[in-house]
Amino acid sequence: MVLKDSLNAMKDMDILNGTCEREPSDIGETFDMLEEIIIAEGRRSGPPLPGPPLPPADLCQPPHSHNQGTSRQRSSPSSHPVLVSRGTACQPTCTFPQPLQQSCTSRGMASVPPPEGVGSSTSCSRRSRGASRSCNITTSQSRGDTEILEQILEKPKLVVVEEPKDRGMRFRYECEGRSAGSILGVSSTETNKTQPAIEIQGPIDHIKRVTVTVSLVTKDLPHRPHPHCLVGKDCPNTSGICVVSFNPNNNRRHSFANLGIQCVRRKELELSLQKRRSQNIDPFQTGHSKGIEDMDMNAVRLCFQCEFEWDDGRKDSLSPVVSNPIYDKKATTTSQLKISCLNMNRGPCTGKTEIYMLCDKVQKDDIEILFRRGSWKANGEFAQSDVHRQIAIVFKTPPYQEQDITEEKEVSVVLRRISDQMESEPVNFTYLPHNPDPYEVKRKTKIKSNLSFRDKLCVTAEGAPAAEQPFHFPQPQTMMSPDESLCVAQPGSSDLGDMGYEPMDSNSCIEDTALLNQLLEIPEFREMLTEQSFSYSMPSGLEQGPDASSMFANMDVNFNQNFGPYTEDFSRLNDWHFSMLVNENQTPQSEPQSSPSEAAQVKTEQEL
DNA sequence: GCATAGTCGCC
DNA sequence: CGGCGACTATG
Repeated sequence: MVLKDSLNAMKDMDILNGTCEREPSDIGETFDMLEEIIIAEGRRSGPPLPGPPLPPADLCQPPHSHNQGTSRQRSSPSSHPVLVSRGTACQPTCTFPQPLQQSCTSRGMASVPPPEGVGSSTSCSRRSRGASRSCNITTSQSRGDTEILEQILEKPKLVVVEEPKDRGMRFRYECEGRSAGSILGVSSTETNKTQPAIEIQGPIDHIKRVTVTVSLVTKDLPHRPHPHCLVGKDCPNTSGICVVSFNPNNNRRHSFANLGIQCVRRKELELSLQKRRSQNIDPFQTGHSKGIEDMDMNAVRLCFQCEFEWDDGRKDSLSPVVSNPIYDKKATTTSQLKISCLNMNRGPCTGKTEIYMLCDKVQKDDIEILFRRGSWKANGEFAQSDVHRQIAIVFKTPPYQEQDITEEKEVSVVLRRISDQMESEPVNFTYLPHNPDPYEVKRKTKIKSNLSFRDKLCVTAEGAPAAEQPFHFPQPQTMMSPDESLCVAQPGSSDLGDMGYEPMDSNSCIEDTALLNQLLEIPEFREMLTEQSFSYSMPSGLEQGPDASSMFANMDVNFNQNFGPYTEDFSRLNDWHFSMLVNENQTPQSEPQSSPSEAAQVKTEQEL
């Protein structure tokens, strides 16, 4: 049944008629299945051919499956894997059945009769390969699935039992004058470190010794030799490859304890490839392929070539096996995404709440912010210009799926890289039920009627609570009341708490701040702030400067005219603005923020 | 001006 | 060491 399914799948994917040029990850599983079928077929073939010490596996070697979940849409078209150029010319290196025969030995396999049409086939065009496979599969089915499966199980096989950890390690340059560290295993933890490991599975009774050569190959197909080098234990000086030898009867498994990746500079790329060629390392016989320029320097795979020696001295080898990709931690294109914090984690279900997110380096053209709860999801809204120096994003919350919620709804927010769909760890965001008077228009009208503008400012400047009130950036278009916008962050709610605004401790304070925020929505006022390098603590600025109140008095602006939603373009904010924002959030409330020297410390984005 | 590549040096 | 941030160079 499985075979039939996979056959159908292959038909669907045009593998069988030789027109498949898809991303390999999409078809990896099918290829795996194919591989096994072909191996099974190969085992039926006649006497084994003597293989070279590290036999060139053929170009037609089915790619190993790397179940990465999703394809990487961003990989450049030129790097898209195409196993063999379709059509006319037969590539001399491609000899489909041969390696399979090489992998076979007289031992335990000779009894298997040669398969129809396999042993004699030396054709290597994409098409004939497909045809050949198609034929084999058909006959395989007639023989019965179980028989084949049994034979698959009998065959010695190199399996990656512990994949390398794909992220978290920097590739080191030689100039960094250090060991390149050790690649860990995927299941490695702080307390229990593991290493990448392989295992020789299947019948090994008569195997005296296996020699495994590890080299780096490109992530994408065809897996070409990669210019980066393996360094560490078992990696002979400057060879860039790792060679280990062991008797599988003692231990089928071998862990690679000290394998580091040393990257070469672009200048030395060609040189390094030459070196690899001179070492006869080209596991997939890709030859001197073109397109080295766009080779992905931030991702590699380990490639294991296994040669074994039988009791009688005969040597044999297996097709190369590759690991999952390993990504350079330093490359933003592939690094782990991380949200450091949001400046607020609550907002109205109507959305449009402007939020500042600090995050690890992202690429502005390849990142999205995803809000999710259950089956609902929506994107945070921002433009590329809202991504600040790769480490901060100003965005607006999407409206929640329901607008008539009566209680708070917690959703998760993640950063997602568009190209590979990689996601960060989630942080929480809480949607609040709709507020019938979001702008508190009624309340503000009341305030205005009760107090003159000037009077109110004086109150503010003199009010003790206000002196501790941090500078508050305007939240234009927010649907929250000022109270909410200032008090959203709840202490202890995930890791956002420490970035949020502290709760107010008095109502008068809130009203003062509301006024300030309204002031800050006046462009002229904001300009003044920038030009005069105001202390980030607004009210303290008022206290310090005798000019401050007169400044407000001289502002010839109509409060009501200027009050209202407008679109804030984050790119207009300069670095100083941003630092101000960030440092405000990092400053504990308990510390008085009235000292000018403290204000002066908060200057540059370096502190981000 | 911005992002990436390559280096340097602190903790 | 080794992990990391930050600096300088380059494109």
